[in-house]
Amino acid sequence: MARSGKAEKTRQRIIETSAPVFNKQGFAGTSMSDILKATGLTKGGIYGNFSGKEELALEVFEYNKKTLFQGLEKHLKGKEGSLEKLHTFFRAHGLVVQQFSGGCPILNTAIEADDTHPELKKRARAAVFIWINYLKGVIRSGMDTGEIRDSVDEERISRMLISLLEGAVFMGKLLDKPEAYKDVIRHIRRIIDVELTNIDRLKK
Amino acid sequence: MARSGKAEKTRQRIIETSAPVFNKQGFAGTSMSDILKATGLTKGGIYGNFSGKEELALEVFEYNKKTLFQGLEKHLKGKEGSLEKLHTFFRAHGLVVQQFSGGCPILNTAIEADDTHPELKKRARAAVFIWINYLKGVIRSGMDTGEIRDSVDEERISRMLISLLEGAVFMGKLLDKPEAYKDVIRHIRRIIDVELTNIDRLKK
DNA sequence: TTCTTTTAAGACTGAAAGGTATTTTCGGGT
DNA sequence: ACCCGAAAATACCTTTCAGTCTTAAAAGAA
Repeated sequence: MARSGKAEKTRQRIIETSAPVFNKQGFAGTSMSDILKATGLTKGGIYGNFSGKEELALEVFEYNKKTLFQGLEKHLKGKEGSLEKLHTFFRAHGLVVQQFSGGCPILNTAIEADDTHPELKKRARAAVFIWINYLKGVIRSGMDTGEIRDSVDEERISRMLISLLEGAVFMGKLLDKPEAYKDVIRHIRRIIDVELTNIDRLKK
Repeated sequence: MARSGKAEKTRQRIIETSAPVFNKQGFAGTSMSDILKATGLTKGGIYGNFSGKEELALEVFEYNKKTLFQGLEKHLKGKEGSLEKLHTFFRAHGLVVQQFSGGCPILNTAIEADDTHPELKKRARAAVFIWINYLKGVIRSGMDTGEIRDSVDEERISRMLISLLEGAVFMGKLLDKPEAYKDVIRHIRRIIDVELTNIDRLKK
């Protein structure tokens, strides 16, 4: 058997070119003929590599998620302190999401899938939990090193920061006003500096 | 001519029963046969009262918006001070949105329509501007009476509060955790109390 | 080169989409 | 009771939907 890996390359190409289409138009709003147009392939090419729209959409979500996460990781790499990691996370998110035509795929997917597509909702949720848990971890280790106050509730604050972040993305896109986004991010920075940062440590 | 007003009643019934369907499934995700099922009517009943899906969806958006706004106004009615109005607004929003199956229609519409439906996006945007302008007005008159500090940038802070609010709605729904929502609302309250409230005034 | 297997093209399917045109039913006015 | 106009039912239309099946073209192995 050939196992040439050619199909695998095509499969990947399909995912990559479909990704922005799904992210802009949503699952229900994207037809397979949209995908044919975007990829330049025909039915045989698509259905030879995917069982159908469902499978493709899920793969596309995973791809978008991976791209987003890897983008964040790239920015985070090498960062040492907890506070630095937090600041980097929120700066990086904006930079990375900008690369997506159609805005943050986690937000888009979550809103559309919420009452219509349990599997996609589950995955969007899982992605958000990864972020929350990441932030929680960073905050905890910051508490260990003394960078971050012991008094903070890392679960609550992590959830809230993500919530602020996605609110910022929403507002920035809707109003087409980068300031709408930036103001919220600035607010997040202030929360980190004012409410998380251990003052004793700063003074030393 | 009969002018019986019967059609008008039917039209209204169609809008009301379609509203939750569109809010949950979105514009692209809702088919006319979904509407037939929900209303119990047949094509004749629908197309006799609406030119098509497009018109119906727009009317439904206006209806949802009206319901949401009137709900807020009801809570706001009789409230006097600026700070009280602000607090009421954010408390009321949660209560009113809870009544919508499918979550905040402004958020849902904005996200879906953003890259697909200019007219709906325009309207979602306009609705958000109404909120922002309302908050701005309240803050300004609070500055006049001395309730609110003169130093605040009412445009910026209004935009940000709405952004926080919608982020809270998003998070609450995605995680099915009311606390996720409540934490952000509590944070909004604190911003109002700590950053907007005029301290001089408080001390007197 | 030839043969085989993989991969994509393209014709085709049945169902569902949105919408129209015609017919039937209903309800008020005489 | 009858009629007429308004409103809803229903039969029908075209297009598009997701998906299948068969055929042709590539690619790899011999």
